[in-house]
Amino acid sequence: MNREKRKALESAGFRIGDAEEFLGLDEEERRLVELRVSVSRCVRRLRQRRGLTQQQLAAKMKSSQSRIAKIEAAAADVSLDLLFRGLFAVGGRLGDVTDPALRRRRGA
Amino acid sequence: MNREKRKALESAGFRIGDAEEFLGLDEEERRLVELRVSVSRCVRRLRQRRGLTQQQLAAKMKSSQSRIAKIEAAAADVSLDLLFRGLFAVGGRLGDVTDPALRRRRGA
DNA sequence: TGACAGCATGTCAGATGCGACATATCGTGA
DNA sequence: TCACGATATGTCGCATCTGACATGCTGTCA
Repeated sequence: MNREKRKALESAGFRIGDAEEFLGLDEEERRLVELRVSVSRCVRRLRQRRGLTQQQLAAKMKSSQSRIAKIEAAAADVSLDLLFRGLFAVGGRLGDVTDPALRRRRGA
Repeated sequence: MNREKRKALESAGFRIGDAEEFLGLDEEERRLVELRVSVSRCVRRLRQRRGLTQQQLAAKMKSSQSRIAKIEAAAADVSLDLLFRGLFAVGGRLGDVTDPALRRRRGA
């Protein structure tokens, strides 16, 4: 209801308390999206590096090829849970996910 | 269906292909749980550091106090999405989550 | 002792995510 | 051109997650 509520309020041009609350929410949302994209890229990168097809990775995760495609597209109907599941399934670690906020060093 | 299917198979003492597939799954599951716990701890730590109550954090996230309690308990019915939402809401970053696999440096 | 603030636990109906499947698109070798 | 393997997209019914709310537990201040 989070997203919906906010969208409803925003589209109505609503003002609650201070505007910073809204900005804060957008910021959090942005970071979440960044994280999703980072993880999804990481999954694709590692999967390809290992020479696995989406089908094979799907089997490994006991999921389906279409889900993998959606993971790698960071599709809206894919949760962070599934994204990280994918990451771990291709042998990735948390450290393999480049923190967009901290972007230092780390080739690729 | 993932968890359920596997549990069903395991409790039946089923053997499919090679056992490593099962071990692999357990390993992934373990990492996922570790991640959940790491993030949840991080949320509590940062929330307290900022002197926020669960109630206040809940308001910030447009969620409820009970959800925050569950986040910080890494309860089973809380998703990684919500955990990270909480992390970002308390101003945390991905780098604030100590990677259990990489545990280096980092005081606290 | 009571009152109160903060955190934990349980339940619900509705929203969201899931695997599965069908099907479409793309790339590439014959 | 066709065939085919890989990836993408859309939909479905069912499972899980969500916010909200009620309620319980614990500490603390008077």
